Amino acid sequence: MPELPEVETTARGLKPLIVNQSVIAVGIYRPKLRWEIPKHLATTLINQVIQSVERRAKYLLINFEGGTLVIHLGMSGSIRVVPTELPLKKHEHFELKLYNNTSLRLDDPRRFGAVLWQKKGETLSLFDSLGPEPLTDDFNANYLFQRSRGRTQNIKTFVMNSTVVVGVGNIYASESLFLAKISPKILAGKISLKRYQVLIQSIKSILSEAIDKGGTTLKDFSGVDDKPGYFAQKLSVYDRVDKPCLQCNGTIKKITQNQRTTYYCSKCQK
DNA sequence: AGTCGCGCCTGGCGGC
DNA sequence: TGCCGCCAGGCGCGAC
Repeated sequence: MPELPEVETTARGLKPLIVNQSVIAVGIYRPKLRWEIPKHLATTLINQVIQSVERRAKYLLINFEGGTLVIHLGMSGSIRVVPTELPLKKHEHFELKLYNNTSLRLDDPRRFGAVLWQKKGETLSLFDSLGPEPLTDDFNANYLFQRSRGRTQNIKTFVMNSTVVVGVGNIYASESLFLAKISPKILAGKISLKRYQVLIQSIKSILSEAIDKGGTTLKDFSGVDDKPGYFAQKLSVYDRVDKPCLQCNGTIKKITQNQRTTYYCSKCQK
């Protein structure tokens, strides 16, 4: 489900609720997510204080003195902070019980998410080949242009490649290409530096606005306070097949690329 | 190295 | 009402 704006929304929502709290118990109710949740967390985290909350790519990082709890929301994950006595929901697989009688709970029906532990001074291999954060200056037109030379992938698949840039998933890839007026079918290696300048600005502005709106809620996603994100109302093409284009008199089309659905306007995007 | 297709899961929806 | 096939916001892996 969640792309960068939804994970960022989760991280920002968590911060005031959990930083400086200590963990009094850990619940691992369904250990088999994408990978097995490390059993030792149930003892490792006891009495440890949460020092800070960050996001890298689509990973949520909860920092402790001895290391970092790394959480990925997969396709259907969401996190809430609730009173500890509240009954568990069907797909709440993991829980940090905090000193103030609240609990951080990971809800993930499809179980594509992950909860991992990264010891202080070590780096999990899943961070090894990640590209730059899209909202930093490292992500710029020259970089994308260089990285794309010789590539035969279509541009939509290319911007969703996390070794190229992190955080751009299926919704925001379609939306960014629409804003940039670039056809999702164009090969990444054939796009000019000038068009990459437009694309860079489009990705940055779409992601920034989505963060401002608290992310996109299609169905499951909600913030830590259980409130949905409001960017869904701003979507121009995603999930709008056969509906009128908001910029021209055409209609939105839907195609499959790399086993994912792409939405676009064939008149606006060339 | 780059690209492609598969598989991991559950739930909701449309069609019959 | 029920059953069935399809679809879904991600991503690592193996094969070429």
